[in-house]
Amino acid sequence: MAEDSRPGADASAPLSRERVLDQALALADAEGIDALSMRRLGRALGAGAMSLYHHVRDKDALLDGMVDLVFAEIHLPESGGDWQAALRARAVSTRDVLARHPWAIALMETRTAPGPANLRHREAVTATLRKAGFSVRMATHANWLIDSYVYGYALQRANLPFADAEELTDMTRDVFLPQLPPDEFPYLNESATELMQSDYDPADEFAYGLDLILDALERDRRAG
Amino acid sequence: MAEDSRPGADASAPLSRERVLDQALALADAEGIDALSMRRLGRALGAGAMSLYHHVRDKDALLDGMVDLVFAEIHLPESGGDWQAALRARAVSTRDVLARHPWAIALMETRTAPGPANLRHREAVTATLRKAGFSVRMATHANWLIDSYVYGYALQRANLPFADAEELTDMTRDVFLPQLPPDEFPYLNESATELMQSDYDPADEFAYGLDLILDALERDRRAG
DNA sequence: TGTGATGATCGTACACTGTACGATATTCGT
DNA sequence: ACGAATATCGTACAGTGTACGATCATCACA
Repeated sequence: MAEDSRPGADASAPLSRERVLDQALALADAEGIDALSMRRLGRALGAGAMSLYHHVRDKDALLDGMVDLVFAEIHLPESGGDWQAALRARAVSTRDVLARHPWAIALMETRTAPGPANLRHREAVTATLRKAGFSVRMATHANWLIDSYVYGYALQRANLPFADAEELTDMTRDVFLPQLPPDEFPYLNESATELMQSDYDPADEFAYGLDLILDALERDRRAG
Repeated sequence: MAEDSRPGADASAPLSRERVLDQALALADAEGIDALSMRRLGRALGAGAMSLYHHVRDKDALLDGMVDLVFAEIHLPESGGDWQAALRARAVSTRDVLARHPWAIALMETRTAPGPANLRHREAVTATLRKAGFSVRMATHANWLIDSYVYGYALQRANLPFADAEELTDMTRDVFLPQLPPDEFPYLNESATELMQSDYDPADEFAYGLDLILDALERDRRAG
């Protein structure tokens, strides 16, 4: 199954930090972060559990490496164009990557040391903002604001029990609404019924908030 | 130590779901979520590990209950005033509560079923927005946007390795800057040095983003 | 007052976890 | 060719969640 789901995986190839991290990522994606144990990871690589410790100091170090691998998947903002377009593209890329690796969101929390891929992104985003005319302080504000929004969106998105607009409609009708007494939750009832009847798609939420934030930042930039 | 740190804790009192959840919260706050095992929690309550299972179905159900307890600590928005003030106060309360229980942020991710306290909040916030004149769709946008920002901010904040502005200055000088080669990270160097010399306090970041978002929402509301 | 039922408590056991330790095997520099 | 470094891995230990069954206290009703 996930034991060698990576294209070009070869259980007999020699172990290496890269192979260990790649396989760990594949395992976490396929079966969830809880399924990632050292024994299981070793088995997936055709090796014993303890062999992994020659390429990774700890399980904690393994998780750090995995998080940085995820960061490396995010597209860096293109330099030299419209700053809003560049940062919008990066935010969308971040959202997509975190949707592919939802376990990484919760994992980011406890690892305090940013990896190299993380640092490269911070540098690139800060460069984009500074070149667009933001002051150092404003660029810091923008960094916090955009990242908070993107991570928070990914976090909320990751624990929704439905995947698309159709599933949302079904679940609203069959699960959510029956659990919401109309006298206790009148507004949630109103929202649920109205959104169910229109063509509401929660996938559109991300763009709304992102554009609102980017526009407001541009206004602040022009105001100095 | 944390075994009976709650005021009024009495290890000989009979077990109850409430006592179990309270003690679990105290343990997670005091020693981190990893220290919360059924055996340890039982010991803290003067009981065996298996006794807990008469008041809680699972460890998962225990975590669900803990998350909802955290939600219950957040102040509901006051009804009947300025919607921006009401939602700002709620956002600040959320940030404070999540700073007190940082383990809850990552925990929210996997639990898909919202607890009663969570639902009460969604209802109250939606009510505030609708009464202020937001359409159902706009209120949904606002809900997603504000929650994303607050959760994302809490997530970022939780894995900062410093607590206040002074510690930030110290760590920037002693740890961050030495790790950032100026030719590879010119903009991060610029930011770090400039912020270190000014009276920058990361605690102010939350207010900046929050007010930006609330103002932009108000603009959209007036535009219809 | 006895008696059966119900619910709470908990000891034991099982399969699993991360990883310290030490024994082996393999590779490399000289 | 030979010592040293590097990689592999078996075993063991303390800890995890929880299934199972035994014990005990409490209470409703005869």
